[in-house]
Amino acid sequence: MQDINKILDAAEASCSASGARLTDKRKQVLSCLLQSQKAQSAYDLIQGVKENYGATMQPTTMYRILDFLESENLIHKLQLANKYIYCSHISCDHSHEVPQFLICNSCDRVVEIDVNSELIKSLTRTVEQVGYTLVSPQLELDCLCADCAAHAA
Amino acid sequence: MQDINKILDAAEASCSASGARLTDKRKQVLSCLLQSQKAQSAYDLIQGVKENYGATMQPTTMYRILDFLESENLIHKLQLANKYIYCSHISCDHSHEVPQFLICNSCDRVVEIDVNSELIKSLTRTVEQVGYTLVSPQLELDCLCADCAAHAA
DNA sequence: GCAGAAATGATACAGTATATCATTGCTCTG
DNA sequence: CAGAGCAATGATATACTGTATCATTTCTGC
Ligand SMILES: [Zn+2]
Ligand SMILES: [Zn+2]
Ligand SMILES: [Zn+2]
Ligand SMILES: [Zn+2]
Repeated sequence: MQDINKILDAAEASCSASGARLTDKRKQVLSCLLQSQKAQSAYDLIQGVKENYGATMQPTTMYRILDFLESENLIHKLQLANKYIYCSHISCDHSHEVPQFLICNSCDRVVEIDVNSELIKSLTRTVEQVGYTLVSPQLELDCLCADCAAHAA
Repeated sequence: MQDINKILDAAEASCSASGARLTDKRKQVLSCLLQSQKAQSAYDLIQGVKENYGATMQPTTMYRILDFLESENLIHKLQLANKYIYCSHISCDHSHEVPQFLICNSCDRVVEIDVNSELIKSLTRTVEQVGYTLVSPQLELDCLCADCAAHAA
C-alpha cells in the first residue's frame, strides 16, 4: 500500500483532468476507503467519516458521493457484498482493465486483479452462444483470505 | 422447460433421498419459481404464493424456505440481483457442476450454464497466487437478454 | 456581484434481511 | 396410542441497504 496522500493527489489530478471536483467530503470518503484493505458498506462509511472527520453525512449524500467516485474510477462497488472498495489503480499509469475481485467472505478483505483477457474472450463467447450480451465482465469471487483460512483450519 | 409437475416430483424424490421434507409451503415457493424464467426476490415470492395459493408468508418464513431449497440444490440465490431462480438441473441425471448465471439486468431473465472446467482451473490458479482460497466459483454475469438488447438498440 | 450549475442537506420512505421467542405439527419410541 | 423431541412455521420487531423529492448552500464563469 502506497502513501495515502500520494494517492489522494493522483485522484485529485485524475478528477481535474476529467473536469470533475474532488471536494472535501468526497476526499473524506475516499480517504476512509484508502485507509482499509477491507470493503465497507455505505453505512460503514457514514460511521467512518464521522469518527475520522466529525462530518455527518446522510445516506443520500453518501450514495451520491460513492456514485461519483465510482464514475471517476476511483472506487469499485462490489455487488457480491454490497460494499465498496478503493480502486488499486488510482495512481498507476496503465489504463484500467476489467477488474476481478477476490473477496474474503469472513473479513471483507479484497484483492483486485486484472482479468485475464483470454478468460474474458471465453466468457463473451459463452454468453453469445445463448443469445445474451455481456454488459460488464467484472468478476467477483467468493474467497477466504490467508488469515481467515488459517483460523478456520 | 419441462413439465412443472415432473420437476416437482423429481424435487420431492431428491428431498426424500436426503432425508428432507418438501412440505406444502416449500412446494408452493418452488412452484412459483418454476413458473417463471425470471429471478424473483423474496418479497416477489411472498406476493406470488399469495396470488397463486392464497397463502400468507412472513419474510422470516420465506427466507427460511429459500435457504432450505438452496441447501437442497433446488434453487440458486443470485447475489448480483438479490433474487432467486430455480436450478435448471433438478430433474437431470448428471451431477450438478459449478453454475454460472447470465442475468439480464433489464428483465431479470436468467440462463444457467455450467462453467467451463478450464475456466475454473484458471480462476483457482489465479486466486492461489495471491494466497486466497476459492470458496465458491459461482459466476454471475451482468448481461442483456436478446429481447432487451433488441429493445435497447 | 450575479446568474446558473453543481454539490450537499433534510425528510421520508421503499426494499432486503435477520433476531427472537412462541406455537404447531410430524416422527419415533415405548 | 401417548408423549417426548425435533422440525417447521407463525408473529413481532428491528436492522440494513438504497431511493425519491424538494430545499439550501457553494462554486464557477461572466
Ligand atoms: Zn480498479
Ligand atoms: Zn479474511
Ligand atoms: Zn443449478
Ligand atoms: Zn431481458
